[in-house]
Amino acid sequence: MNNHLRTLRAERGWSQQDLAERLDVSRQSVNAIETGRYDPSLPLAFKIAELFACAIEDIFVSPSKG
Amino acid sequence: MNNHLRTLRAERGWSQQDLAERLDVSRQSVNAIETGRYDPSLPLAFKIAELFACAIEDIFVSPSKG
DNA sequence: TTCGAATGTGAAGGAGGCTTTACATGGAAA
DNA sequence: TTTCCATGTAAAGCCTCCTTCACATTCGAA
Repeated sequence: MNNHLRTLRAERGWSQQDLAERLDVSRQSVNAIETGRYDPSLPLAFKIAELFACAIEDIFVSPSKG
Repeated sequence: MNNHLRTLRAERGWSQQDLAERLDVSRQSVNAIETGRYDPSLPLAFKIAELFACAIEDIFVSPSKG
């Protein structure tokens, strides 16, 4: 599933490590999500959306909408 | 994580089996999500939101918002 | 009462999310 | 060049998601 995490993070000038700490996950998890190696769990997706103050749908692109 | 899946399903008069078929998952998965035994994956959450034509946030309640 | 549909749950197994540890690369700065 | 930071990725392990098969309960209809 595609996502705009890297863009949002870069807009704020955060490193993957910075973001990981704000989300309370490992840097590797942030990296894996950004590089599309796997999708976050739903609770983590909520946390990400809340951190960036937007909807989950604004960050993650539904597979059906390519 | 709380959700309104059972309500949405009931509003449409669908059985868990009906919903499972529309989502292409097992009836047990629908039951487990409705009864709160586990949260759906993000892709499945998207599929559910699309089926009910609303946002993920309208169906699933963020842990941080009780 | 008997039947069938709907729901809840358990066990076991496969796939995926997330962790820690660890190593490699690239680029910017000293 | 050397150092340091940011990033990418691999391995092993644990937990969660989702499956199938199976069984129990409840309830309404026949």
